[in-house]
Amino acid sequence: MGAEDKPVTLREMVKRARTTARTVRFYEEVGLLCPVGRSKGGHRLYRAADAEKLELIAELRVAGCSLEQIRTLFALKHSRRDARRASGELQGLLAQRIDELKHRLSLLTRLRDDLGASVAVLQSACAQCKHPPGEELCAACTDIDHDHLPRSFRWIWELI
Amino acid sequence: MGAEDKPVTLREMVKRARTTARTVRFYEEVGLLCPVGRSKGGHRLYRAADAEKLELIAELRVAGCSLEQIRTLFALKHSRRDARRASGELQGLLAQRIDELKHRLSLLTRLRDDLGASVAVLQSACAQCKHPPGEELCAACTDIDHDHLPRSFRWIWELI
DNA sequence: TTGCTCCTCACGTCACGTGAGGTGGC
DNA sequence: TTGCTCCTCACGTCACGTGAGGTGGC
Repeated sequence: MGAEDKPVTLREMVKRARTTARTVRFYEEVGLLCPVGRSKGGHRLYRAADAEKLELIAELRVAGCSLEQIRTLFALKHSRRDARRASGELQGLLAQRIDELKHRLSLLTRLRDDLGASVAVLQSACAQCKHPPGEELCAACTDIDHDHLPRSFRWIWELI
Repeated sequence: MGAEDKPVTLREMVKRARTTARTVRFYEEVGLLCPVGRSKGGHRLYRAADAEKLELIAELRVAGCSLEQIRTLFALKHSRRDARRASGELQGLLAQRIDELKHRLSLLTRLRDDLGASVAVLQSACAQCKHPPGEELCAACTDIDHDHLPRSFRWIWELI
């Protein structure tokens, strides 16, 4: 199962999960991820599989989960007497997280498209502009279609 | 243009952008979003269009941008002498943000699928389980396909 | 008039970042 | 041996949250 694999150093953990050493130590402080032991020199050693757990935690964080929410997820099974009830509650929790993920995904998708549309306007109109960047000049510019500008462009290019 | 629309209260700003009053005041502290004035009682008043700017800021934050990055975006046009150069630099900045957004989108998509697969396992196998939630019992469970479990399930259900 | 919201400090919190001074490991 | 990384405090930082005590506005 990987439990007997040879232990892995903090450095390798950090590399695989794309976090920092401080973050891993902090997760240990709050009880999320503990090393299996230490080297003779006092360096932390982890199970090889723990890199995957760290990665999961890091991804849940990027997804907007708090450490408290993550701890709740990991603690749920252990905190219930029977598997049926634990399973039901966990399904509920996961459904909430998934719902938030879906909302976040649609928001990020819209934002990506909006920023992309701004780049397109900059490339097609502003890249050849010979004028200094002034509010009145840009507001009167005939190279851009003022009625169909992406939201991000309007605010960043000060057209509002 | 919306600049002459009747001013809008903090309450309406917060509602439209789904943030908090504290957050709006904080953005004012750091110079990101200033009211056009105050009511006779001292309450903040904003241009109607500013709700959209607040929404953009809030979305950029959800997307992982720091306030410093957001400030840089909004300040770029004003900080360059000619529009061509400002346009070029802004294209670069936006391209970076878009790239990060794409990475984040793929991460969140994978995570959503992983969590969804965990819910599916819980529904198909654990929901009918009569046993207490123990590590040995679950590790020996014949209702789940141990070779194809989603990563999140393995860690949350303590199968590693 | 009653409530709910807004106002301004100001301290608290979450999730780490960042030196300071010392040791480990290839 | 030289560097780079790790170790443990411990204080700093970012982006707000949360009362405390007082006023505004429908």
